[in-house]
Amino acid sequence: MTDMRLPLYQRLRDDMLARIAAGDWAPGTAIPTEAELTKYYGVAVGTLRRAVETLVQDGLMERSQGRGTFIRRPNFDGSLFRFFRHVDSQGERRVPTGRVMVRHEESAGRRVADALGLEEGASVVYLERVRQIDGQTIFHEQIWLDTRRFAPLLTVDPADFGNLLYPFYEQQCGQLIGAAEETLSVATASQAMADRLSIDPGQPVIVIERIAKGYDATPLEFRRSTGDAGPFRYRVDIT
Amino acid sequence: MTDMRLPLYQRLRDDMLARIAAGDWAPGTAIPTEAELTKYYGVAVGTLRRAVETLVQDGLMERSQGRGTFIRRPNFDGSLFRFFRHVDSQGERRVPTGRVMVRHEESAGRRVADALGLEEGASVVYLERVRQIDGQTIFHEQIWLDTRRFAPLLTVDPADFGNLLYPFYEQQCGQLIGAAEETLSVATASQAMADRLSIDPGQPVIVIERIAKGYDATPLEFRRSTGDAGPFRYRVDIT
DNA sequence: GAGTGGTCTAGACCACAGG
DNA sequence: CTGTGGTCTAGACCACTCT
Repeated sequence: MTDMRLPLYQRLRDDMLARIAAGDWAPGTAIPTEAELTKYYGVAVGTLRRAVETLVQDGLMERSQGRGTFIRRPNFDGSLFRFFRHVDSQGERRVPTGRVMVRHEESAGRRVADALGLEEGASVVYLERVRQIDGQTIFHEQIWLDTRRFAPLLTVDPADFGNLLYPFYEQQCGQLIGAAEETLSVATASQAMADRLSIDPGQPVIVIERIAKGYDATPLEFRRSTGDAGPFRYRVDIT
Repeated sequence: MTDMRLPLYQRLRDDMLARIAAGDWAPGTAIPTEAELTKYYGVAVGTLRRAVETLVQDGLMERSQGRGTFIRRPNFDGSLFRFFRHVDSQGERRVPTGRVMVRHEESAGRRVADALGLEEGASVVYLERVRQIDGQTIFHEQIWLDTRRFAPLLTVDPADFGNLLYPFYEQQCGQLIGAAEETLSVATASQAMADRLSIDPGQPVIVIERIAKGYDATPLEFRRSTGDAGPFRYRVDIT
């Protein structure tokens, strides 16, 4: 354990974080019990507890009384849902389908290279994807990935990409997405984008740029999603 | 103390919350020390601590080692700043000036009545306000307030409203704002709005609807702010 | 019933702010 | 120096889950 003069619970936290990043503790599985961990680390329960609490706070773990503490998988559908409220007649969430339309290799421009932490001109995998509900396109997505990590995607038939990409990355490329940061902005629809989204050119669209990262915070995917701004709604609490 | 079968630390939390709402503990001042509070409540420090932690978490208190624990004032400029990055050449935040242009009494429509928890047609104070940086209008604001609580505002010369409204509410009407919820959406500028914001009609605008509440969660103010969507940017972290 | 996390206590020692 | 919150411990008892 890195013995800086940090509080013990923070050093515990860092160590547990490293275990997740290293894959020792896999998403969806339970971590060892409090008794085991306190014994292993040689600390009191309260201290361990505090470390775990910060990880729960950050959304990396989930505790469940009587069952255990689990590594959480980030919920990206929830993200979409924070901004666009697509519900069916029963008020249940509707997750749009995803279909890859374009897939090729290209060289990274400035923006993409910056986002992925690569040199400009580095080889990247490019995907274009539409996300639909009831056959209607809700989002148009452009996706860039480092070819060195995601080369397997170049040999797969675009039609064979699953509905969800992140489990696919995990299976095909062994790349785990642990977190992401998204930046929203507003633009107006070009003719091409308007056609795709069935809106009028010049109408406002929401552009969501996402940098998805591994559990060790390495940027793995850069994604730009564009959708009609009409159904966009976002709620914030201020204190 | 309400002796439900809630955990002790939650009951402590509720009691402290009530003290803030009642004005026993004023924003900006320190609450009693841990020693006093544990004695008063008859609980262990750890338990009191946990209660305070949840309040810190919710942004209602701030702890400072060696100094004490303080009731926090909500920072609404920070809110604006989360969405629009107005900085000067040194990279410092620029808070727009505020000027009340219109002030009268009217009867609440559906939307306003709902937001403020009033009956439709109830009397409300209506304000129209522009917020500017370097003489340029950044936001146009419409504000509605329950006349029963904010009647003093009707007798003030609109020019005498201060740059900031919440301290003014506090001084003139004894109404303390403790929190708020904001909902963002996108619209297109009408001719009138475009003129006010110096943009072209039909260009996208961000509409921020805010319901500001007292420390006891009573809705006190309903505000609709409209600004150019061009400089809008919002960042979210997903886990 | 056995095992898990959830609540609560009592007290020690440390680090920082301010007179 | 005194008083504040920050860290850490050790252990008791409760509530829940699963078999």
